[in-house]
Amino acid sequence: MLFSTKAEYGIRLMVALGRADDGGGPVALASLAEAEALPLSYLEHLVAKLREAGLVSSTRGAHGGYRLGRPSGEITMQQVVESLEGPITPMDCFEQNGQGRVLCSHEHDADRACATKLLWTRVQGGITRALAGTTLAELVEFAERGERRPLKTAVAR
Amino acid sequence: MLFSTKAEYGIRLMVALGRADDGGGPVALASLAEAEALPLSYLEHLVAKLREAGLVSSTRGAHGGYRLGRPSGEITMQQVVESLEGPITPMDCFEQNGQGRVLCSHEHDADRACATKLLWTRVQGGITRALAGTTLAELVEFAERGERRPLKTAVAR
DNA sequence: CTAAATCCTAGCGGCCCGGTCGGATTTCCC
DNA sequence: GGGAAATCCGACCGGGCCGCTAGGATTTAG
Repeated sequence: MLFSTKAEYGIRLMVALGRADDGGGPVALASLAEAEALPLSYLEHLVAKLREAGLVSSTRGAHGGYRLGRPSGEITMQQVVESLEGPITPMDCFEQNGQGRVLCSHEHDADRACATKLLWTRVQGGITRALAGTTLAELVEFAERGERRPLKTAVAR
Repeated sequence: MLFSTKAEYGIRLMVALGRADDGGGPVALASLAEAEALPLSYLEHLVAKLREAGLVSSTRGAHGGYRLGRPSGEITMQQVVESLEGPITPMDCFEQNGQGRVLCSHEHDADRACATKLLWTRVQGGITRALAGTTLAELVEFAERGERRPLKTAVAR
């Protein structure tokens, strides 16, 4: 209920891109869509936002495709999720304008702080800490490790 | 974008109830609605869920109203939010069945872990840690500090 | 020139959210 | 007993976002 599939699909897309990032040519979106079993025409919209955020770069035309915009170790999940879903806030009325100021919609009467602000601040801290502290490189490595499991299961348990 | 106003309104309702919990009579929902400037008929639906969860108790009839179901120090925000919004998951495909097992919808091919699972686990940890670590008593105190305007109970007139 | 790919815009059904409404029921007070 | 005050209950409803599709325009390698 927190994030939509935009974040899910986008992250899986980025992980797949990171795994294919062997310095070779760009990867066509169609092959990623097939590998992840996701609708191609929907991914097009998502990858557009990732490109606007500079997280991926594209080359058009035949034999074109996408690459990572920068090394996977310099891409945080906060950047990925925010580029797809917009700013991460626990509540609609909870926005940061400029420097960390937070305000609720019903705070129209000046500086009377509503009690929920304390809670939302903590929740947002927990979320952003998890998102900013996880890099794409980490997830790529995690996926690489998991991909070898078919061999393990073949050996039986 | 994380929680809806159900959580927001519900928490403010609980805080208002906690502030009025001076051992006197129950508090009518109408007075809470007016104090918080929230629609009464909408709060009725929310307080119903809080009652089912045992977080508030009600007395019907004239001069009736609501009280806290137990001391504010024993009510965590996780309980409040979950009773209103359902189980807290960062992603729809992310559910805990029974003992901490998590699974994604696209994990149909056995135990191949998807890369996002690592991230969602961290995010959920951050959220639940913030929610479970914040008690109603804490928010009530926070509210009292900001503004000490007592709320009348039914019997007090 | 053609095929392959990215890019762009529009649309659409379904679900939940926020809120309203009307009433049924319970209980206190006179 | 008869209001009046309050909780309860279920149905409804407009709007917005989500997930996805469709159709084309544009760019580029071979």
